[in-house]
Amino acid sequence: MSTFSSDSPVRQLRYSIGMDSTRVRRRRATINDVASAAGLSRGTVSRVVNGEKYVSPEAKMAVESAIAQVGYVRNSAARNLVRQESRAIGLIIHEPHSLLFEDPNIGSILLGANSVLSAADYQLVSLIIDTARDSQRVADYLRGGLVDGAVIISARTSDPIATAVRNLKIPAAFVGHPPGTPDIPYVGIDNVAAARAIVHRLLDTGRTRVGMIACALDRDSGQDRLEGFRTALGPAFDPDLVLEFPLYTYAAGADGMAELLRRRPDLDGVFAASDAVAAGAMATLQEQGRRVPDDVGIVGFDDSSWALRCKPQLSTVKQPADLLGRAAAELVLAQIEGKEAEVRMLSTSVVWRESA
Amino acid sequence: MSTFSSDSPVRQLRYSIGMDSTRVRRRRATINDVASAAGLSRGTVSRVVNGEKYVSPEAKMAVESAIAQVGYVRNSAARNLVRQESRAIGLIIHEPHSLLFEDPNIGSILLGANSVLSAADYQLVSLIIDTARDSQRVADYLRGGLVDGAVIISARTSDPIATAVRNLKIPAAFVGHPPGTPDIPYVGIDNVAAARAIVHRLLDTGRTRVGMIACALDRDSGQDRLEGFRTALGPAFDPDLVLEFPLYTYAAGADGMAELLRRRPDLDGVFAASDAVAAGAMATLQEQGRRVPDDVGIVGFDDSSWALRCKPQLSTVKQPADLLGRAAAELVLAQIEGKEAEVRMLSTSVVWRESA
DNA sequence: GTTACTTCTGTGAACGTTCCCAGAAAGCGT
DNA sequence: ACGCTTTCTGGGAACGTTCACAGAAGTAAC
Repeated sequence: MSTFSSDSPVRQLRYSIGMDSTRVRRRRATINDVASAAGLSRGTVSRVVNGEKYVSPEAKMAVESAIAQVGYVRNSAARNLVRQESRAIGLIIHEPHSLLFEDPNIGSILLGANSVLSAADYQLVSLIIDTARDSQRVADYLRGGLVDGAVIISARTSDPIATAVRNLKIPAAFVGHPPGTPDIPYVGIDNVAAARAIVHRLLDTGRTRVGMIACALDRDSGQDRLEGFRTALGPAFDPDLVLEFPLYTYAAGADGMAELLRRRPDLDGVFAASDAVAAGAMATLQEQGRRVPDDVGIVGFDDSSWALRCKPQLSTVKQPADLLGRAAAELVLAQIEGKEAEVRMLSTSVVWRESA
Repeated sequence: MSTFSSDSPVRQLRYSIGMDSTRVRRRRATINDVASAAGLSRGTVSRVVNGEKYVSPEAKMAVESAIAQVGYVRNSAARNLVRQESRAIGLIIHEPHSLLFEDPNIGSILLGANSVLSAADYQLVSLIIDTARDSQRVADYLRGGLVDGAVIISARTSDPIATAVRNLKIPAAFVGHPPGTPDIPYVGIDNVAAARAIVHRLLDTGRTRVGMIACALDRDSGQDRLEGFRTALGPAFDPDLVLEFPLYTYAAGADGMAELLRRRPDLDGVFAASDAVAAGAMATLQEQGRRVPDDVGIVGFDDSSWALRCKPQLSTVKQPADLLGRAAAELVLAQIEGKEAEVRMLSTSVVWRESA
C-alpha cells in the first residue's frame, strides 16, 4: 500500500532501532491513537489530558483506559510549539572545573531557584558551560525557545553568554552583576559593604598589619570585596599586601598566605576572599607555627561549611546563597508575567567566631 | 481586515506583554519571514540554516542578510517535532540538600558526561530532584520527548524515577546500580572489591581493632562498601563496630567516630565510607587527643579534595568520577545509535598516604 | 413551543519546522 | 538537437498538539 491513514497506530518510525533486525520500534502513540481507541475525538482526549471541565464522566473513563491501553504520553515539542511556551527555565552555570566542586554557593543557589520554580510549576534545567563550544550550544538552546527564561550564575566580565542573553531579550536574571554587563536585572549582595564590615571588625580587634588574599577579579564579587577591603583600611591600605588569584580556591589561600608571610613576616591579620581561601590560608599559618587568632586573625566570606570545619572556626560574612537563587527565580517569573523587573540586593551579616 | 497572510511578519502575539499598554511584543520571526524578506522560499532558507549543499552563493548571502535583518532564530520546538529528536540528554541528580554541596563526585560526573555529549553535539540538561513534586515533573519532562536519553546519578533503592525511566524505554544509563532496579544499563565501580582492598591494607599495617563508619545503605555504594569491609575482616568482623548513617557527610564522620571510641576506646583503625566522613572522623580523633596514624589509622573513599586537605593526608580509594560520567554518557549515546548497551565496571586503585 | 442557558463533543486551523518530490536551469558530451 | 547529469529552487505534506468555534443535546423557565 502506497499510502496510509494519518491516524493508524501501526505506522512505523522512519528510523528503526536497528540493533535487532527482527524487531522494529513502533511509533509513539499520539492523541489520535487514543481518540480512535476510545471512540472519541482528539478534542475530547485533549480536554481529558489537560484536566479541563466540560467532559462527561463516561468520556473521561473511556479516554483514560484508552491512554493506558495504547501507552500514550504527550509530546511536549508539539505542545510547546502551539502554546509558544515551555514552562522551563534555564540555569546557566559558567564555572571552571575546579570551582564546581569547591564552591558551596552554587548548590544552594540551584536549590533555592528550584524550589521557587517548582512551586510555580516550572522545570529548572541546568546547563553547564565548560568550553567555548558549550557556550555556543547553550546560547542556541536558550534562543530556540526551549526555555521561557534564564538565570545566569557566576558570569564573568563581558561574558559572551551574557551578551547573548541580552540580545535575545528573553526574561533573565543574573546572580551577581558582572561589570560591563549593562541593564540586565540581577540579584546580589553588597560585596563592598559586607567586606568593609568584616574587615572593620578585624581591625577592631587591634590588628594593624592586615593583608588580603583576593580572588576572581574578573567578577563583581571579587572586585567588590577588594574594594571593601581598600576602603576599610583607608590610608593604611598597602597594595603590597594584596595578592590576586584567579579563583576562590583552597590552594589560592594556601599559596597566598605563604607569600604574604614572606612579604610581611609580622602580619597580624588576613582577609580571605572566601571561606575556602581562608581555610587554605589557615592551614599555611598553622604549618608555619602561627597561632590563630592569637598571632594572626583571619576572616573569610560565605559562611559555608568550610567555616565550621576550620580549626578555630572562621569569622565570616554570611551570604544567603539559597535566597539569591530564590530571588533570581522570582525575578525571571516576574518578567514572564510582564511585571517590571527590579534589581534586588539581599542583606548579609557578619558572623563572629574564633578565628579573629 | 479580517484575515491575514500566514507569512505576514507583522502579526502580533495573542498575548501581549502587558506591562506597557502602548507597546506590544512582536511575534518572533519565522522562516517564512526570512523567506519573503530574501525573496526566496522556505525550503531554501531551511537549507541555508542547516548548512546543506545545493544552495547558490547568491541565495545564501540573501538569506543570511535577511536573517540578520528580521532577527530570525530557529524555533527548536518545531524542529524537534518534525525531526522526532531533541539532541539533548537529561542528567538527573537525586540528592538530598546537604550532599549537593559535600559530594565532590557529582561535579566530576557532570563534567565528564558533558564533555562526551558536547563532543557528540548533544546538550546536557541537568534536572535536580529535591521534592516528590520534582520527581513527577522530571518524569514528565523525560517522557515528553524533550530529551533523547538520560543519565541518572545517585538513585536510591526502588527509586520512582528509576522505574519511570524503565517504563519509558528511553535510552538511559545509571551511574551506580541501585539494588532492586533490574536490567537498566549502568556504569559503576566494584565497591566491594575496592573496600576490601583498602581495608586489607589497613589490616596489613597491624591494626586489629577496626571499626567502620558506614553511610547511605540505601544505595549500592553504601551497601557494597560495608560488604567489602565485612569480607575483609572475615571472622574478626564485629557488627558492634559498624555505625550506620544516612548520608556521606563530615558530620556523620565526626559523630560516628565519637560513638566508636565510646564503644571501643582501644580502637586502632577506622574505615570511613567516604573522604568527607573520614575528615569528620579525623577531626574527632584529634580533638580527643589521638594521634593519626600512630594511635589510630584511618582510611577513606573517593580520593576527593578532602583527602589532600586532612592533617595527615588520607589513604583512600581513587574513584574515577569523571570517567563514570563519560562512560554513562557513552552508554546512552550507544543506545541511541541502536547498539547493544553493556554494563561497564571501571577500575579503582588504592592511594596510600599518611593517615594509615 | 419558543427561548435561553449549560454541558458536552467534533473539527478546522494554526504553531514553525523538515523532508521529499517535482521540476527548472545549467553544463556537457555526443 | 538531444539526452544525461548536476545544481538549485519551490511548495505540499507531515510532525502532534491546542485553541476557537460550531453545533448537538439536555434542562429550565416562560
